Amino acid sequence: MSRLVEPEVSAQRAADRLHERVIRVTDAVGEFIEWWGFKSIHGRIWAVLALHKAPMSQVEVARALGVSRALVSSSIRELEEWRLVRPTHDGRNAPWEAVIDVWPTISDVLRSREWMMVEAARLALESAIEEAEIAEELGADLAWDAGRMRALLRLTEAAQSFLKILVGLRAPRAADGLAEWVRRASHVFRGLRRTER
Amino acid sequence: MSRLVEPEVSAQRAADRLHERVIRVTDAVGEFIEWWGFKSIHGRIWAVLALHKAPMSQVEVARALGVSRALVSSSIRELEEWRLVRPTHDGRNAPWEAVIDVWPTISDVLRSREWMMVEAARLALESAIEEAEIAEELGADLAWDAGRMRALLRLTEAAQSFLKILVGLRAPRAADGLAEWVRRASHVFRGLRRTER
DNA sequence: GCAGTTGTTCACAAGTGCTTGAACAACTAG
DNA sequence: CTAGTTGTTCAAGCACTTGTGAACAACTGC
Repeated sequence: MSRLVEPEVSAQRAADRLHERVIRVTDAVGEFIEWWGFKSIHGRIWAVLALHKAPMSQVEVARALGVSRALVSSSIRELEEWRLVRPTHDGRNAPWEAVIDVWPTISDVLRSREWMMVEAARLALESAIEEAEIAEELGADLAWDAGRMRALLRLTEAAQSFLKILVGLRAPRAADGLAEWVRRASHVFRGLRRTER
Repeated sequence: MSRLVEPEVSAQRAADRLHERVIRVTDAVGEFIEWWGFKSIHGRIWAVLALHKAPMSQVEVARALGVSRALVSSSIRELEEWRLVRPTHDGRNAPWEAVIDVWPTISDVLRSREWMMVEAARLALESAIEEAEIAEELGADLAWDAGRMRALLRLTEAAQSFLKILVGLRAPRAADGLAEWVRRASHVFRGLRRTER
């Protein structure tokens, strides 16, 4: 009973415990990513690939996360479209690895998703303001506040300027590039605050 | 047939068209807000209150948006908890108005929601790193990359510094306050870039 | 060629979240 | 007091999302 545990056994136990804690990390990444409008599974797969020393096959990913191969297959294809994972070489059964530099993807999302959202609001506001001015000329007493619409319009324009700057912020490593970014960003920030009452 | 349309009739038509375009604005705000993890209905209600000249009762809001009173009731209570709408005075049937300055709410969301997400990931990473070091000492050959874990840990720490700065950015109206924010933000940005490979 | 493995596709089960209608409570005007 | 209006609550319906199992296709090593 007092005999020491064999080394390889305790090493195996430690590896098991580590695996369990890695899965907790992937869950945390999944929850975080879910809040940002993506699916939890995308964050979990990216994280497990990012933390694994060697590239992994889809079967290995499915086993590590405890999900079906079907889910891994479709999720990896979406991650590949966003350039967040990539096969290590050409061919059908190439193992996958995570792309660690996620900034290009964030930048793309801001460019497409956020820009379209703000642009839709901006166009709707422009259209409503135009109609409000026509109605006012016709002497209708309006329930809607054209001044507030114009304030929100300015807000969308300021948000678009801000997005443009963020998206252009590809690699502000150099101090002068950062200073230029900061100069323009502060200008936009002042514009944003002005639109509040 | 050549008689002119009566003025009050065309004015009424213009008011109807305006109402329709206002609803398009509220839909755009709803979609935007939905991408940020909130419900579309919250954005629509806030927008309709923000664009209406006078405060509105729940029934008016429900009619304007074409949804049930039940939905307006529960949604307005949640918006009130987040301080995005408020009753114009005390009492049960006080009409509601939108709070236009949304920055305090954004700040709160960053403080609670985002902070907790990053903190959960940070703790999971710390725990995994600890276990990886134990396992390495026991001579296990690990599939997981402790160096990558440490890089992600630094990323979470940098993200928390950045969040702290954003949350502290209450009202950077004064030029010197903004300069200080910019100084610290640029420092954090450099830290963020360093953690990438 | 053949057995075994890996990746893909799709119909469907399980779960979740949004919205409604109906019943009820609180208030207001006559 | 009564009738009508407004806000609240909740069970239920509905749509949507996530994840699975099974069948199939593509490839590998023998």
